[in-house]
Amino acid sequence: MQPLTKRQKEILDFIAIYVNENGYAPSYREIAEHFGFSSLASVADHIQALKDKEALDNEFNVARSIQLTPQFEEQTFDVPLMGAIAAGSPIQAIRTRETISIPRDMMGKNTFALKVRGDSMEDEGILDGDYVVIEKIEKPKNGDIVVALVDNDYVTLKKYFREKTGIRLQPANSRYRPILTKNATIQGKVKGVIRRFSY
Amino acid sequence: MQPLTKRQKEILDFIAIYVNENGYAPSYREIAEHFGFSSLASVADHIQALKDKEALDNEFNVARSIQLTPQFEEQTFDVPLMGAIAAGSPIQAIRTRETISIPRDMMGKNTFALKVRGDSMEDEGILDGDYVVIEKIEKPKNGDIVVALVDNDYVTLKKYFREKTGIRLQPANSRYRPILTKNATIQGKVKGVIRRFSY
DNA sequence: TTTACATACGGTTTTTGTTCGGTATAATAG
DNA sequence: CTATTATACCGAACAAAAACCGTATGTAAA
Repeated sequence: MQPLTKRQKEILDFIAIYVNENGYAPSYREIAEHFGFSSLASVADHIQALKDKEALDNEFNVARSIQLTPQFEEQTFDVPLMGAIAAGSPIQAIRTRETISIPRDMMGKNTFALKVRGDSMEDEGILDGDYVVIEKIEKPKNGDIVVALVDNDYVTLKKYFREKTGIRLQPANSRYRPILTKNATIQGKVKGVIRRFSY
Repeated sequence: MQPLTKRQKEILDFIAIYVNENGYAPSYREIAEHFGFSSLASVADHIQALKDKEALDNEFNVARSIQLTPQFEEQTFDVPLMGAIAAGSPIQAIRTRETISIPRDMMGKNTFALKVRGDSMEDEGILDGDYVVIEKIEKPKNGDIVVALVDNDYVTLKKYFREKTGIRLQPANSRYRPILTKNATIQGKVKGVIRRFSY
């Protein structure tokens, strides 16, 4: 399995995400638009390179016929690990340069991972040391587990409830009290949880 | 499984939803109306294209006879899912044809995934509906979470402890009692947990 | 025999992939 | 050092497939 260049991996990931989200492959023009190419030839070049490296395949002159090869289909994504997130008493998120691989079907636009610190979500089965996969959104639904920036000060992982008086951020642990605030910025919602057992 | 175009996927989705809601397939006219086609030929073209791609099938000259093919009926993920596993009162593991994708670093030789049923491991943050990634091993260490076949009868997910009198399979939920047995075959140990949030 | 349906043929328009002939840059082999 | 190759991009023209149209015909069942 030949290694891909950085750009080729970006193109491949874009295609994979697009297929995942839409159920069909992107057109060359859509790929060009996404990457800011002014020429379709650039897309064609990359597609050809990826075909040479057996990362994908398509049919001649058939619209939206790109398919990932099985070897690459089964691969996971590397998403940025943005830092640790407090699930107990709120602490500042820590930036890191690590990445973590997640299942392809958890991947979408604006997805990243956070490592959980604390035990405030343990009744939802999110434990200290787990990784949560986050999708950046601003408008969560009631009951979503969200990453919230409170008072422009600290970041925390809680269940989200919109109420008359403001926002209630509810821990899933009876030992903690909810946070009631009007000043919370939602940074994303939890799409998945990943736990690793190391022996 | 040939990829569909955008339009073809829209048509297929419409048919699938229609069948789901009504119990029978839409007529060509209903499809045309829904998409604003002025010609039935357009519908016929799409039906033919979808038949060519084996996304659906119908009987010649039979009204509302469109049927989705099994492959498109249920969309699959990346990696095989071997069955469901009881984490509550032990029940037989159920074989399925589903698949699931898992992070690369959880993957190894003899690795598969199981869907968790029951709540006996909830104190370990393994909840009903979660997927556990299992590595086939026969000799676990004390404290490992294992998949065990007990008395050649049922399969269950428990914490493993070797004791003088035999094997203790310990649930992580105070409402359940441990299983004490000499007759347990370990099928593997848990390498990871994956949870999906669907909204 | 009417109604509701599917199918067929010969078109046009829009979307999409393909190709040719380029530029620029960086890494690599001779 | 130079020649070569791989990568990454451009602009424009082109050709095929996909999507759609109107109209006509055929089938099955009430």
